[in-house]
Amino acid sequence: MNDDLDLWGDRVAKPGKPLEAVPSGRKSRRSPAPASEQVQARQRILDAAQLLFALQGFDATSTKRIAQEAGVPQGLVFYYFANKEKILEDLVSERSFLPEMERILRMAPQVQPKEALHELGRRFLAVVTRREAIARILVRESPNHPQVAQRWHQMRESAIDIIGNYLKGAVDLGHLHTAQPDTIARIFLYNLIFAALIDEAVDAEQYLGDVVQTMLEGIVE
Amino acid sequence: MNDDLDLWGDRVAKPGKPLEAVPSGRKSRRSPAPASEQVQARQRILDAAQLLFALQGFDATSTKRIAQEAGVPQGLVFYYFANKEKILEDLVSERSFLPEMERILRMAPQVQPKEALHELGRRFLAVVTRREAIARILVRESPNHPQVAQRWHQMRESAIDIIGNYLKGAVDLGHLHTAQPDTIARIFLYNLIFAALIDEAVDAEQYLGDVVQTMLEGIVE
Amino acid sequence: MNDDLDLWGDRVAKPGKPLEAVPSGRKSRRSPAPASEQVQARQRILDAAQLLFALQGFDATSTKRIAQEAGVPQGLVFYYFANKEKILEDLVSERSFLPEMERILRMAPQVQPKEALHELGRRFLAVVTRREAIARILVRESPNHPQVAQRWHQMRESAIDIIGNYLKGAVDLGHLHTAQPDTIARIFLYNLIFAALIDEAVDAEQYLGDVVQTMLEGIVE
Amino acid sequence: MNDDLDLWGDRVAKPGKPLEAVPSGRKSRRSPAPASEQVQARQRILDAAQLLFALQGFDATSTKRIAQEAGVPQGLVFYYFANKEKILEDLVSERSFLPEMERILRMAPQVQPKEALHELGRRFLAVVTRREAIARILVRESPNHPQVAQRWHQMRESAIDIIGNYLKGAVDLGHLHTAQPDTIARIFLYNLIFAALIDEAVDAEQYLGDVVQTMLEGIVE
DNA sequence: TATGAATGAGCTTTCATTCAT
DNA sequence: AATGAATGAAAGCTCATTCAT
Repeated sequence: MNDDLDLWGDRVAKPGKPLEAVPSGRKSRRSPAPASEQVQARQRILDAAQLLFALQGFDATSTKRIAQEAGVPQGLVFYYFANKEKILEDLVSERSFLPEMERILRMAPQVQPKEALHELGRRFLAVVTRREAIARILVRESPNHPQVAQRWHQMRESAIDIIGNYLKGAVDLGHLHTAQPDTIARIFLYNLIFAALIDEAVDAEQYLGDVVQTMLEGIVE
Repeated sequence: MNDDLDLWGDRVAKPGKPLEAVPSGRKSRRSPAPASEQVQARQRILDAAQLLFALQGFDATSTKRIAQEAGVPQGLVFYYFANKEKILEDLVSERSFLPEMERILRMAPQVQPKEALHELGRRFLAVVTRREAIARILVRESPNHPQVAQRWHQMRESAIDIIGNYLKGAVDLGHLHTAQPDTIARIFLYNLIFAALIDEAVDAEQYLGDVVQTMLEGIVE
Repeated sequence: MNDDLDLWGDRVAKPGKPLEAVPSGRKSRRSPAPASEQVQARQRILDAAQLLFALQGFDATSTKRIAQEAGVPQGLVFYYFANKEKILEDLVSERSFLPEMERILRMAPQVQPKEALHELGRRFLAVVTRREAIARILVRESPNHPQVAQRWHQMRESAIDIIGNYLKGAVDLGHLHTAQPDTIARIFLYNLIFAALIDEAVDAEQYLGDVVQTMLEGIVE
Repeated sequence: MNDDLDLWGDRVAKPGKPLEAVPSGRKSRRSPAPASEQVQARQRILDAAQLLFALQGFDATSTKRIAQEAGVPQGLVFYYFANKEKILEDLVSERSFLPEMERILRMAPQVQPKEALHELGRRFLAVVTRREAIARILVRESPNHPQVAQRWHQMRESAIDIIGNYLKGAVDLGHLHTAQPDTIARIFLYNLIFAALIDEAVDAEQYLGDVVQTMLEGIVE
């Protein structure tokens, strides 16, 4: 619905692929019934907000602009959302990729530790890439919006938990030796987030390889 | 590092440790004063902007509020700065802690590798803590302000460079074995930044210890 | 034509003959009213702008003052017009008296040349008088606003063209002898404009008579 | 002093020659005494104001801009002039070209009527061209500034008087026949002003020729 | 006499939000 | 349920003018 927006034109340099809209298949309208229309309007507003918040930030995005981008009348925005803040909150709650992330990280990698870490990292990057707009919004708006910060925190801790658990399993199996699997997991995740969402100059995919190798080798004193 | 940040939200008198102004004692006075005090209106504006940008973000801080906080008339803000954006730019350029950071990181640690990494980390955290407001502004405003992003990028790369060089030296001396000292440095720095400025729930000082230990030990396959 | 112009300087209720609004009875009401009245907020803003631009000039008229005069909230001005300049542009384009002027000048005078010129002059003055505010705005704002200048230029040239064509017709019929009917037309028009809109000290109606007589007689060497 | 301003660059299209500064020879500083310096500063301010008022209009020119253009500190503007309005008033009074115009028009043309009118017209255009900036300011600012309007009115009436007197003389000598020499003079002058200062699309020099010829020939019924 | 910092009113414009229909 | 006009507070910024030195 939003794939062909000429939005990229005059704004921030576009990083390759477009920031995603909601990834759940927006089904082609089978019944043009008014009910489904309604839902679509609300989703279109969320789509537009997601795109604009990710690109320009919450403060720099007006509700008028959201309505334009969504192709709905101005008033409709406040019909569906009590206020602007609520758009953001609904966005990060309804379109959280926490479940998707947990699911994909939990699929235990059937490989040797090095390849396994690589695999977990790739999966995390894949999710973040697929849901880049939401991920960027979480990063950008956390300092200003406690609700967003909390959700973002929860996602990080969940990922660290899952990866840490994998590491503990590997230690138990004797594949790895490490005293602090949770710290390893945290270091690992922070680096992926930094490379994928904060430091534009880093190629996350390549950096992942370096990180895995380095962490496994360690620094021998 | 700044757990009570949200608490200060709205007032002038600051409880607890203030987000630093430029590190030189300059008492803020509200009534126009002669000579030596006079000259500092511009600095007071920068002080106020630094505080408010760090606490609330650039977009959420009005120039009027800055003037109030600085104790100067509204118009004076635009006498010293062409526009609001210029306040931010001058702030991060005139108060960059790049020189301080480079100086302090370059003081070679005369100790064994483990203690040395710990020491470098502590120094970095010390600088960031001393210049917390500027550091937070760099982090927060980078997505919206290319000039800020570039400066922040430069600081990170400089730190990575210095730490990486130290590691190379240690490798040459046979104190360490690592194939990718620059990656080690990057991992190290990203983690410190994340812990100090992004993830409010982490105690950076303590995390530093965990990171150093973990990285040295590595994960033995 | 407008000797008491300076007198109105500053208030709302207008003494004597008002500078015209668009020529269709539209009573100005201040309290929001239903349906038919509602639609006219935009017109009321144009009415107010027309009056104030004519009296005080574009630069000296604030949009706030326009809103007051129109009896609408400040914000509504920018709901209907993208910016202040656009008010002026829409004003001169939507309320141009070019069509009216062309129509009235084209009604061929069925009289002898002298009376005919007099008649054409009177018609022109009548239009300018009826649309005095717009005419004054065209004169005043042309130096600053190319769009206005171009429109005003077009109106002059059109009038010169029509009058010139009449003169050519009269020459063909043998009623007049003149080598340069277009120059005659231009001289004629410039004088009417000057007398009606520029030189406040001249009585345009009376001056018209003098001009016609003088031009017909010529200056015999 | 102002000849090499790069002022024309981004503003109104420059009409060939630059808008003049005051034409009285600014003598090369023989004595660098402070007294003459003072006078120069005031004149530089008037030079700058003259240039900017002519180009952009009074309202659109800030006193700060005038000071910049004059190369003097902001405060000095209000040291020499009580307020902004006073700059304009002093400008048109101290740099009026009324005397110059009267002098040059009074030099009786020693030629036949046709050539004489041409000559008078040329002289008037020459003065207006030499003092174009002041002339444009008189035209532009008259609607807003009664003092300017009055001075401009006086100049027109004086020119009409002189030309009218010449015509009366020519009639007395039997060189011309006309019932209303003053109307002739007024028509003549209005046209020159319109062509020189109002209608940018007209070539005043050439139009002068057409006007002279046409007026002498008249329109024979 | 000269200056540049200071002042605050006022400007154009934006905006989230409301509301009658 | 949906809409677009309405609202007014507040934003960034400009400006003529003042004033201490």
